[in-house]
Amino acid sequence: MALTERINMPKVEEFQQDLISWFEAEQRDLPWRKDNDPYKVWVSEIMLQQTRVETVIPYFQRFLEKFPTIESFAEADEESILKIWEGLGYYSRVRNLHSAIKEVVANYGGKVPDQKEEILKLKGVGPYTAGAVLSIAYGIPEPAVDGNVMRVLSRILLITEDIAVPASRKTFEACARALMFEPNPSYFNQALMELGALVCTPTSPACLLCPVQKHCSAFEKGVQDQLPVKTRKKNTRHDELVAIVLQNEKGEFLIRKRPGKGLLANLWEFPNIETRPVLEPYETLQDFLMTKYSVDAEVTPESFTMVHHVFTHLRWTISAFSGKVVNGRLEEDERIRFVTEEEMGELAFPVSHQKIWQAYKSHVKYERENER
DNA sequence: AACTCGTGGTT
DNA sequence: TAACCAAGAGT
Repeated sequence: MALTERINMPKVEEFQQDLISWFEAEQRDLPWRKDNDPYKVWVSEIMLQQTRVETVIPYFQRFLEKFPTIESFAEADEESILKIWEGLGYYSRVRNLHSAIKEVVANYGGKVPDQKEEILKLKGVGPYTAGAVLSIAYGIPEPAVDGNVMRVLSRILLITEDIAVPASRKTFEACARALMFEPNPSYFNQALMELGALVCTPTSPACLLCPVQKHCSAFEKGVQDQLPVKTRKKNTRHDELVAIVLQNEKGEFLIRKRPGKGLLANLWEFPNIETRPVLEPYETLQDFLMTKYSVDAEVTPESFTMVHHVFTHLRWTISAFSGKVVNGRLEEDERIRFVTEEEMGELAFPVSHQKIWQAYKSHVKYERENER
């Protein structure tokens, strides 16, 4: 076939044997490897998207304690699914997962589809996740090409296609298919990823410890450090914000829910505004609170903290102020509320606003100790 | 195809 | 420190 003509293929059977044997001996003991229940495999794969294993472990365990069955998660409300995802990032993952799980319960009798075309229709399930679930949960020989696999295969097969270009994933899928270990697709896919995570790492790969070293074209030529080829860089935006931790007469705090689409969708936050390029139409936080929420407030002249928060594609600098309501006429609704600290604990906040809250708490504590 | 979408750890 | 990276998908 064309593939084997262009690419220097290793001896497939020997390669598979070396790879699978290594995986059986060296694989990590991870919570989602205790069984191959499709629901658990699915949840773990979504959590692991662009996220480190060590970060995911506690989230995965908490998730399954709270939602042990596919039905229990399907019945959950959005507030609680965001709360369990709080701090994990990429929050649309959990909203898509929730939507997809409800779909499975409603239309597939609670059984995760084992057909590629069907599972790919589900929200949040792309080519990687489809391959991972099909192979790990059902033993179907479908490739699961993630960043690890592209890196590993680019080295073993000396593929110089730019992995930052979406279209090149097809090449790697074809290669993974050509190398697929039919008796155990689950172990084959997981072994490639595990190899990428433990041995064939992005920088300074441990080639001397590699179980498939003798099959690796990059190692043979000594070019493993130059692969994979990955171009694209990011352009980061910088936003400056001012935020307000505002208490009413009862000591409750004003919070609002972010819009249902876009960055940090539907998470709660302290009211805030951008200060650039202009601070209009509100000159101050006091005017902002009055104009937007009809709240008459007294805001401290100095901010109590400056929070820096870095996202993948943008950066926030937040000056946080505190204040008290003088005359509240605010009408609360679904997206704007006064809540106690205890009630806040039930809601999901982005990490940037958790930083503000922590700073506020220590600020208040410091003020209190200073009075004595 | 390029851009958006989080967070924490490494280099 | 800034850039890069980690079991990607939606638009």
